[in-house]
Amino acid sequence: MASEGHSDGTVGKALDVLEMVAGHGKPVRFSELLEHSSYPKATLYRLLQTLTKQHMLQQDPDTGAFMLGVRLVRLAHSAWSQSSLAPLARPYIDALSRETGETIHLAQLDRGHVLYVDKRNAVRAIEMFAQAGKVGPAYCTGVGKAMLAFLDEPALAEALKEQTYYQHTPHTLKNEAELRAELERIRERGYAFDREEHEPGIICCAVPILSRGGRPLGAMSLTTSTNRSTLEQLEARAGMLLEAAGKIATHAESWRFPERV
Amino acid sequence: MASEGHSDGTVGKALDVLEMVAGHGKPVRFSELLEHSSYPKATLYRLLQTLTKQHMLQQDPDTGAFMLGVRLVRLAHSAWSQSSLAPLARPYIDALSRETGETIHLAQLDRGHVLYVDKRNAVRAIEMFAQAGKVGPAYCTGVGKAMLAFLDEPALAEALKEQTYYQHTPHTLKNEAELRAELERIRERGYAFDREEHEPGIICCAVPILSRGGRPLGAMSLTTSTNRSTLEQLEARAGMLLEAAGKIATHAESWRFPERV
DNA sequence: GACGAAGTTTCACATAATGGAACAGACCGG
DNA sequence: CCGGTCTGTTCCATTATGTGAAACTTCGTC
Repeated sequence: MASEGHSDGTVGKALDVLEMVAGHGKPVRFSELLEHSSYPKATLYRLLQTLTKQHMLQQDPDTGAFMLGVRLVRLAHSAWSQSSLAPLARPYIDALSRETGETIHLAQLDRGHVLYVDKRNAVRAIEMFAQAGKVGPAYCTGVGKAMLAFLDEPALAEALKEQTYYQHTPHTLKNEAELRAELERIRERGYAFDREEHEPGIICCAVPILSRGGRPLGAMSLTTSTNRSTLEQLEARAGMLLEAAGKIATHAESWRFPERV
Repeated sequence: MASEGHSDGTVGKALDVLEMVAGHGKPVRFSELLEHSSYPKATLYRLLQTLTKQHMLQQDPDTGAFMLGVRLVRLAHSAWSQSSLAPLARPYIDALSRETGETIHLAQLDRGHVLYVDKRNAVRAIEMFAQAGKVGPAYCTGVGKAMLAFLDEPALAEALKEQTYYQHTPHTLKNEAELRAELERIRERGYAFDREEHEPGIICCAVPILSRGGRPLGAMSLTTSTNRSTLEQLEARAGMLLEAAGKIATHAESWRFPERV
């Protein structure tokens, strides 16, 4: 829970503070933040002031407690629609969800962790922030492994440093060696499985979304439970997933380079 | 489109740059940003570097163009779930949407503008511009006016400064005087209407969500079109909306002050 | 291989952040 | 009514940080 110390410059510290407030999950008072932070009183105070004036934080007018500001939601809307695969991938994900009747996840990699940018379950429709924006581990999820498998060595090394191998279930991979072996198999096969590695009874098949250069832009998974389906049945649908992933990748590329200027 | 100049301190400038990238809507190159900004080359460069290192921006590895980073999406998820009414209001909004079969919007006020934090579509999808995270004008929308009406004078004055009275339709209010008169009526009545003031053919009935102290926490609207319903029919449902708003407010209060520590 | 455009680095300088310490309220209980 | 303490706010000399004109390095183009 201790604050990160590797901040460079003033904006680093400011973001540190933002993250601290975000981590708390509830409106939090100055004194409470002060305890958990390593910054001196006056410094923390000024940072909070600045962030509040900038509407990145807002202060409860009654208690003076700090919480994340609405400006973030606005910025994130831009972020989501401009730098995530979600808007592009939406039609394909909708189609997959319809055809299979199962849950589809769309994720991207964020500093070694899985960030879900969209989700379609059998019933619910557009619920962007409720589902999207959540983070999860990479080493024990289908989408995570699918992306890790296609990173180049420097990027992979950096991502692996961020993993902590908590044993969620008996099937969870235990260390970097096991994970690297698994990634090798995924690379050969072209897609990944989650064999109840994160939650008991939950399995999935995940495919990477690769740029022309082979870099993973994201990943997509079809998730189900052991009492509804088997790995073999999931694997039968891998082709469909790979096909959709290819189309999304093509779209993404052509959107990013509209014309070579 | 010129950049804001009223930045205080370094983090102000950094956020300015963030906003600039967000406003562009597409991956944008350094030189292009340089043109549109008032910062000197080296300064802009360093700011971009810092933001990128902090994952608030990301750089397309192929073109070097900047786009908003995924960290924002993560932060916004926290913001949405901790400082917006949306998660609390969800069950009520779901219920209203089900019972009425019409579109329900949930919005909050952000610097004089309406920020939509949730939306529930009608069964029959009327295509409309609002979606969670989007912003809209306050002076010509139901939710906007419902919130403005219950601000105290200092806050209202500040919010009104942010309005620019663009004549969207023949029914749009034309200036602050007209708006203030309308707000007076809304205050007496307890809820607001949008009589095709923003989009032709679109009408709504909106209620404020008020804290115990009478401060508007947000607003909620039931939206429909003139060829499906009339203002009178909408008004008949105002009671239902007010009731839901009251429940949401109560929940919000009790969540914010779990116990007085 | 010379030219211009896009991006990166340098460095003397000044602004802007720092943080210890003093200050102001609010809220007790005595 | 007065000390005590717990919270939040302000001061100000010191110094770290950010500044930006200009020089430099790629890289693609003619």
